[in-house]
Amino acid sequence: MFASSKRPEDVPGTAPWWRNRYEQRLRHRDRGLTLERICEAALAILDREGLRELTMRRLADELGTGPASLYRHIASREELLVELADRLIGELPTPDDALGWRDAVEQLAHELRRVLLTHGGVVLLITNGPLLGPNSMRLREMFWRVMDRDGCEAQFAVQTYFTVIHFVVCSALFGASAIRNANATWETSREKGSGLAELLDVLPARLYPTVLKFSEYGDRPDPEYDFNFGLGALLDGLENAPGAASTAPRPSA
Amino acid sequence: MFASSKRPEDVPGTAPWWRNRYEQRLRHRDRGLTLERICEAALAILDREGLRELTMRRLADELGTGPASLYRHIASREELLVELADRLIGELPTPDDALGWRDAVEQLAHELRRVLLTHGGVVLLITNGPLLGPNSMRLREMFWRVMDRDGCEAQFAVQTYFTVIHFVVCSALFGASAIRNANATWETSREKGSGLAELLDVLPARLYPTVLKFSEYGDRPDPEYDFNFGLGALLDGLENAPGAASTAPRPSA
DNA sequence: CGATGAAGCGAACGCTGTTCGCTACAATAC
DNA sequence: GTATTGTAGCGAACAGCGTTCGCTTCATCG
Repeated sequence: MFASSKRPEDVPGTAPWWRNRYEQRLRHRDRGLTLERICEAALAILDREGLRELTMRRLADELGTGPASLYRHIASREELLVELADRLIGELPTPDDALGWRDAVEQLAHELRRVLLTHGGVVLLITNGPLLGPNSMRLREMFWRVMDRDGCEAQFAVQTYFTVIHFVVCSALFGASAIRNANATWETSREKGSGLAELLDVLPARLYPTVLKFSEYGDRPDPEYDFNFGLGALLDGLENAPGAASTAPRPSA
Repeated sequence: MFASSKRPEDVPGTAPWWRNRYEQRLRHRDRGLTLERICEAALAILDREGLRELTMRRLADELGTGPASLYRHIASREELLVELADRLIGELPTPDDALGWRDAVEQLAHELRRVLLTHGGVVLLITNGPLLGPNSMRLREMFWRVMDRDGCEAQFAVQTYFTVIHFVVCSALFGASAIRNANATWETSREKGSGLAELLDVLPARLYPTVLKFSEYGDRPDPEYDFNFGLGALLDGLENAPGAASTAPRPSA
């Protein structure tokens, strides 16, 4: 980050006391502030420190400028977040063309989950809007194209899209919050054990007998397995719904 | 230090497993400010004006006091939100005892969805924590009790719980944001049409042929139907997963 | 060479959640 | 009865937030 600025005194961060006003004025024109650079820096902060730390001032600091400068490129913080969400969706690869619709959908679901969990802080952004950006549209297109190709009915494909996307996003949402809580940056000593295990020790057995009975499975040690379980069940159900094309025979092989 | 006449659960410092919320008593100077009243006022604001408007000052105003006074009863805004989320879950009725596990689960899912959509602003709160409050535990208990009664395996019941809850919450999440956007308080004239219909008019047909082809189903006119569709498919899949008890014969009839 | 217009940005505005430390008073102790 | 103590209520302030106003600077163009 300190690497290749255009001038040696062009060090971002705290302004050195020796830099006089004239030099400052010279500098301000060749900043090269672009939407691209802003989004990159924002994503970096988001991944490193989470959504709460992504403030306009912090972002401006990262770019070596003031908060007001950002507003020449973005309308508001909210709009920036929408832009970031769509950019992340753009990271999704197109599904393998040799796959039937069920496997392709499964692959898309896994990829979406991976992206959302990689950039944990971003999951909440996804839920803000109805996912209408260009990359979100590309996801729809990929999703529906493979279903259309394999003969699924339009309405079925549309509903499958929303059902699966909802499932994946929410799974990632809870997964991300679980990770966040596990890291316990959030007031480390708040209750010492925010996990279920500590809670079970003091749970009134008279009120919650079944919770206690099932407690050995209750702390969800393997979210990956649980995700596969839920997604599998969901796709099993969808596969047999009216409007679905058969998945057993490959359409072009 | 603490007189023996006090009730045993009255001991501060060592919080019971959830929190010191059984204080119905009017001990010291009773200016009328209680956790109960604070939560009521907060929920009123939340339902009327949304999460963003639920600020400590606004809440204090509603109660005819200053913001600092609230902190005698709650530790922070975040903790208040967790409390509110749990209270809403407490509104869920116990499922009809005559129902088999699948129907009971379906009923719970519908009730949860109803509560979440009724208090639209609260959905985001649900995703903050792992749902460990007393009422959330009660939901778990209700959920698992009926599945245990009907012979489902423990691990299956646990995974079914998380899968269904995730599905419902996320569905409500998108539903609530859709409602919020439809109300369009959010900068009414921002893009004139935030809906999909207006977007389709300008969508490049070369890039998104299938989206356009499916567009007549793409604007989701009936979220209720879509919810039923997704939930039905999910439960169909779960019903046939290993560990599930049969739902065809009623266990006690 | 003067005009134009946009990028950069210092300074400020009106918010926010939260804390400090005081006042007033109920409950207890003597 | 009086003194002590603990605490609910709260005025005032703090640090930080997103955002806006209006200025400076300078590449571009005629």
